[in-house]
Amino acid sequence: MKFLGRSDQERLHFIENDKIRKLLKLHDKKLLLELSCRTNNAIEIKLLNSRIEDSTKIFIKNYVREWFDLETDLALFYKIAAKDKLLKNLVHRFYGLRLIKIYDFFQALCWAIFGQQINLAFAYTLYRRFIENYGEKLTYKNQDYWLFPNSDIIAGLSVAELMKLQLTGKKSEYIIGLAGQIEEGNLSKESLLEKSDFNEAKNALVKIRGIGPWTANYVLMRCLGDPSAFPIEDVGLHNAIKLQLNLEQKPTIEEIRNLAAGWTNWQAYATFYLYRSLV
DNA sequence: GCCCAGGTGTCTG
DNA sequence: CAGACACATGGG
Repeated sequence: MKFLGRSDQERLHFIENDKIRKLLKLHDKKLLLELSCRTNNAIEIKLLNSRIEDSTKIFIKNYVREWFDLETDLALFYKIAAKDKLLKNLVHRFYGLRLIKIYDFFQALCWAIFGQQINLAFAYTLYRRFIENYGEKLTYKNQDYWLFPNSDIIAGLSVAELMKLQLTGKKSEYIIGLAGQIEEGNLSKESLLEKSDFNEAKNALVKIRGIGPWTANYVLMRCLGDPSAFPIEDVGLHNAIKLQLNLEQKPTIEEIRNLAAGWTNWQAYATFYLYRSLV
């Protein structure tokens, strides 16, 4: 909840009274979910705007399982973390925290690109403008619920149109180019997941204009579910480490490599716990 | 006014 | 191939 609620510019979910509302779309039908926690710690999911059908139920369950990464066995992470000087305090503080994923692949790519080389607050401003200009919405009981813009709409935009939102020319080109690649069928979450390993997926991603090592790792971590994804160039990660270890200066890449030497296949979780320490 | 932001592409020597 | 630099603007 804390992580999901970290920006008041968030438009893709809405938190109120310890409940999360989120709009999804399945076969042209908008579904407004409300998630809450039962006393037995189970997640309760209600569909607010229509009656639920069995096929829809399966989709929603799978969506939520992936969104909150419910299949991962945290005990294995905590075993490693208990002996790690950077992680041992964090796993205690944030016990039970799971890596919040970005289910939608195009959204994950756009979010990463928005966030390149600018502060998070401004990245959220760009993200909000993008959603409010090009996304669909459902108004329910006087509250707007948004869907992330579909790549088909974005593929048809001009650079000048996106620059009106204050994206740089370069970022506008990247976003439109990616949307086009997705529309042409050259790029998809499914095709990347079908590759023999995540390293191949990373190689494919960094070949695309606008996606460097940081963005590739970020998307592998937040969307594709690569446990070893590690955006080591990430300034947020650097600041979190500096804060945890009470350093005078941000750590170098080499120092981070040493600190992370024992994180094999848990780099993504370690990064997410470090991110969480900054919220 | 200055420096830094959850980087990447391009140019240069 | 490493290193410099532009990008573009918000926020502290």
